[in-house]
Amino acid sequence: MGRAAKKRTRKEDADDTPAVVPVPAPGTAHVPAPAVPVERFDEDLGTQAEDTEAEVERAVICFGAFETYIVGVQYYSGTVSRNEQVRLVREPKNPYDRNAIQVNNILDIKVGHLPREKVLYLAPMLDRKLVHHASGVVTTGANNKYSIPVTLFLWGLPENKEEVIKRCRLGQLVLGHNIEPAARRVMELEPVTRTMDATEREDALDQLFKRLEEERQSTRMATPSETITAPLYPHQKEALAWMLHRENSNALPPFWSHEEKTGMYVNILSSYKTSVRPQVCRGGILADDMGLGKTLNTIALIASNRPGAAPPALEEAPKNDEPPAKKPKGKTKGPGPSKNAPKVLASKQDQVGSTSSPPSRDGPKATLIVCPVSVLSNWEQQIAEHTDGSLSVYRYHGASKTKVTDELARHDVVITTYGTLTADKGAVLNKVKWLRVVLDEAHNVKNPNVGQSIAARQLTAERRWAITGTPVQNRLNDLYSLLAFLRLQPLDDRSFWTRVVDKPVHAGNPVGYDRLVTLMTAIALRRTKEQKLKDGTPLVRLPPKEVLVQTVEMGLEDRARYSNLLRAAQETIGGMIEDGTLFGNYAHALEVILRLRQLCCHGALVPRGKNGEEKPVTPPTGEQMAQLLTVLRAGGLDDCCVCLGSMFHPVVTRCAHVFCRGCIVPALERKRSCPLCRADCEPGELVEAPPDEDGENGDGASTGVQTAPSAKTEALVARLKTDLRARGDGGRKAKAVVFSQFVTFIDIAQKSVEAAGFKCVRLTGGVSAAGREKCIREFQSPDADSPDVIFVSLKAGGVGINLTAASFVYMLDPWWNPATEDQAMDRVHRLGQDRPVKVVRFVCKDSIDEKMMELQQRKRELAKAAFVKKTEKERQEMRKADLSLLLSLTNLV
DNA sequence: ACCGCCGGGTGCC
DNA sequence: ACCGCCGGGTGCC
Repeated sequence: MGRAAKKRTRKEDADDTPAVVPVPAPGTAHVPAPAVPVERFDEDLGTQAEDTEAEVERAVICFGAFETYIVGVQYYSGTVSRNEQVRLVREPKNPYDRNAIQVNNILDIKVGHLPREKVLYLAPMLDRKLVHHASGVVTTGANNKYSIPVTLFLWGLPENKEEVIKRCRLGQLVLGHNIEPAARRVMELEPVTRTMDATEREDALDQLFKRLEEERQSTRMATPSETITAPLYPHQKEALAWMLHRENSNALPPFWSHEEKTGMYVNILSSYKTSVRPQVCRGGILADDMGLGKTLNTIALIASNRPGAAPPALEEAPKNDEPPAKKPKGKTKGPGPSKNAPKVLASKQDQVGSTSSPPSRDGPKATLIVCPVSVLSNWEQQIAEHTDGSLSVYRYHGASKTKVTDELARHDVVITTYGTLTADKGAVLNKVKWLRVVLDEAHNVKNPNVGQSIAARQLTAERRWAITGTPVQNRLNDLYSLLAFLRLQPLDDRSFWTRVVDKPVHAGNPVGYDRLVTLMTAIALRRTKEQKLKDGTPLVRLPPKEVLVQTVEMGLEDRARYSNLLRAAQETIGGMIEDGTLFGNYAHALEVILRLRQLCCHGALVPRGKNGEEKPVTPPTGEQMAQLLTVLRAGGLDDCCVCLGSMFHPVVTRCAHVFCRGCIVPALERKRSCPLCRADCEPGELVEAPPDEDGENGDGASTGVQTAPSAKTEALVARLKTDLRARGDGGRKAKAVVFSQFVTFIDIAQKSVEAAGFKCVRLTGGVSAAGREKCIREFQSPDADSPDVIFVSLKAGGVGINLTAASFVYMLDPWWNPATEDQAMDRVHRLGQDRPVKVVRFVCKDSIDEKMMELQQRKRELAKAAFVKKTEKERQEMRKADLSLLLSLTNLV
């Protein structure tokens, strides 16, 4: 019988359906929910799927290991070293065997395959996610010519263990735990010798990044090419030097060392040895705080590191951050004497034993910048403003896009958006060989399994940069996405990253933190605005900012309505808190709060007659939905309790809880109940708020009819009269930005201000991208007939908007989240502002406005403890406390 | 000899 | 591959 079977030809083998694949007994196979079909979501919504995947990664356990071989090694170029990990990659399209699993080394170079009879059992388990992933360790025979022994470790969720063991037995795969110690060590299965407790762990992460920020102070500086017309701050010159170094240095990437004796390169995380020098990682992460001038810095890099031109000189003797390479014999060691005679990078680096490769004259020339739509024109403006026009810029966005790759490659800079990149699907942008690719606001690329990040990864570029103003340390997971984009091998492999960094950090294993430090020191630069230069001066010197609170007395009629509404609310909501029904009736509470806040602004914002009446405490009704949508449209409420971030594409559940769409949908796909109250909930029933309607008061408030002044509008006009007219400032106009979160209130206030003789423009959510640009340009203009006042709805005034022509900021109503207010003020008080800035926050006396301010203070304190993971219970308590505070239930006004 | 045995050709999936 | 396996050549002692 053996003979007959063996006589089958290859062809027959190829078509051989694996009929013997074990089929699970009904009900025994626990297959986790399939990966979330994230394509359905819009561009920024990959986060939740990504987090879910990270969670699963952390939950998987090792089922055991078995011995087998890597076969067919003679056909492939990939090599393995002793005690090195290998990656297994399913190859379902293999023409000889649909169960094929290829074995790659840590640099993802193909080494061989797993034997056919083993994959017959293993592949289906991987495909059904019974085995979450498998990885191998080579301990012996690494140099074999034809096949290499390998220990395969199977990992998966605990609930699948039994099934996997059963199937392995069927396939003669003897899953054991008596694994060779060497292999165990490589897999880091050894118990952690020292773990940190929760507080220690928070401290460690916190300290780690502080340390990075501080240690980064003593770097070199570089003066940009003279095509940059703007002067650079010292910290920007430091960043430029660092970026030039990151791009041009041929130093080994992090975690690689060079063995003098053997001449081999060794990866200290994986034991991988190779005689081929690992690919240099040109680029990195620029994660400076907002307002430190990352955009200008990047432009300076683009202008200064051009093909065929010598990169700029270094101005200061650096602290040597090269690996301690041997000094060429006969030369003096210190680069010190060259202080007054700056040398180009190349010669400097030769001194420390590392060479430099500036962009080649014959290589690609174009830099691709990928950014959110909102900052697209900011890039264009800054390039126009800060360079002498010698950079040719092409905007690859919207209707007028060339399909000719050569056309793109001819420019110095091509600017596009994440949306365009994703939609491009490799048609044009992937075909160009870029000199460098810059991802601006790189935290937008979160999920390596979703469109845009895949697209970003696939771009062909010599140099790669991730620019982000959001500190990456808050979410380790986001960091992984950036590494994947930077192609930092081998950490760009998710399972490798999880094992080597993510898991140890989450387990409190100091090894994980050490690795993070090494990694971040090597490839990331982050400074904060609070940081000081070595001589003690701050990084950026901004004119002073004065923030004061102006208390306003509500008008008599508004006050009466306010009191009635508050009294009713205190009764109903106090009752709900007491009997625990609040969280089914969150909507009601939120509407009351919204109405109170609106009354503080202007009575016309609140429709008469239907307020203050008690709402019945009932299961979800259409009315409740309507309430919630009202609140949603008025712009945001709490942070989403799934991602703990601010609401993005908020949706409402049947039980009247609000989440980001991208957060709740994957959660419901796993378990069809509300994460907050566990009520049944189908993804199909989610009610969506209209996208960024921004403060529109969607319930028929009488806009435009009653424009009688309110206390706040009167106070605003009075302020403008004294502030703007008082300050002549050498012929320059004094201008003001007025923020409110209620567009309807902006309508009313704008009329009053115009009536007082001020020229106004407005920037609210409804305005198109082109309209916004025009509006900002008009306002920023120094012309005598340019606008005096710009009204901005809080959410429309997001990052990237530059309103530095103003030196007065008026906040008409306090916002729930202090960070949002800070961000708004930063539109004015930022790089480019050369006058003192005065911020006035209008607050109604004895009202919810004051409570909002208290709440802000609380939030500020809470933000400091952001690393503390809160339980659902704790978060619920917090929200309850927030509501109580707002409605003065704890200390009645 | 519709076998056994020999020795050359060959080799992942 | 210093293997296993395949298939052609071959055939008493």
